[in-house]
Amino acid sequence: MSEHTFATRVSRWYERNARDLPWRVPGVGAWAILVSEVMLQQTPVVRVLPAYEAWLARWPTPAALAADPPAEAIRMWGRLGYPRRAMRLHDCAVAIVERHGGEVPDRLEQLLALPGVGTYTARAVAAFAYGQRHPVVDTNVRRVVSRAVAGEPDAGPATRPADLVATEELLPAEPAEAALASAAFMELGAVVCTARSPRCAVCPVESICAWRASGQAAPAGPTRRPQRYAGTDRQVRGLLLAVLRESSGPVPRQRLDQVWTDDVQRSRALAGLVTDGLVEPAGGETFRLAGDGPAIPAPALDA
DNA sequence: CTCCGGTCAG
DNA sequence: CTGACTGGAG
Repeated sequence: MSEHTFATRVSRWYERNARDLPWRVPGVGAWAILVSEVMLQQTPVVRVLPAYEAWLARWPTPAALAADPPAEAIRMWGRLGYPRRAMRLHDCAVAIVERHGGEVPDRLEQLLALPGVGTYTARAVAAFAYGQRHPVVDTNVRRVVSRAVAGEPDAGPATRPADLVATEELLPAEPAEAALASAAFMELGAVVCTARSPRCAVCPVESICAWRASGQAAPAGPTRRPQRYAGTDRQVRGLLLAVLRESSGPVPRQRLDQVWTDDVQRSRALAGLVTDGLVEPAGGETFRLAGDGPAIPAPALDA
């Protein structure tokens, strides 16, 4: 298969079929791109849209977010899920201000060093915000490349170096064209080459897809190891955080005790939130979101 | 490798 | 009811 043909076909398809998403509007800054990418980690586009708009309206720059306490970021995150991302995005804003004068860095190395920015997000920002030529490999791209090139119906659970190499080989030489192709690969995986029910009939590379050529059936088992939610610490963390999010300032432990009956699990979940930096003890058997309200006053000394 | 939210289509 | 969703970090 010709790499050139593959990227060209998918890019041309993308130009005609791309969803109209706010972070794809020409001229959006690197900060907006970064915010969108972090929100989109493990979260579907349709749920990110409103949160993205609200977030950027309130914090249009890294400096604006860095100036507010983490508690505000956690609240604004709402029910997007994985609230540690809100914490890390706040930490990331602080790091951008401290290390890069408030400007999102454009070098891959510097991006990777930021909190909450990993292999995928760093390359996404470098490519989509700065037009650089990097393989941008998320779960969609892994699946598309795995099918089209290797002929495998499913990719592995995580991005490996080999995935980056395989994807890089499909990219056009011109940086701008490569960035466009990366967005196109992702869109193809999100809309056409989906995990369970691929729409091969409308796929622009159906005729040169190794998986189709192999005649293999659709993937059998789950793409990812099943994750339980009900009854897990994650659910309890979510319940605890919901109470803290809706309160202003410290919350008595007694109120947190009401969200879950199992003392052991509830305590473990709360301790985990503290360890992650999302929650902090506020004295007198109370807890609050990180940095919510005034600093903890030092114990008053008896005169 | 495991943990980490929350929602929704099938 | 399960699987999937533009991953990252310990």
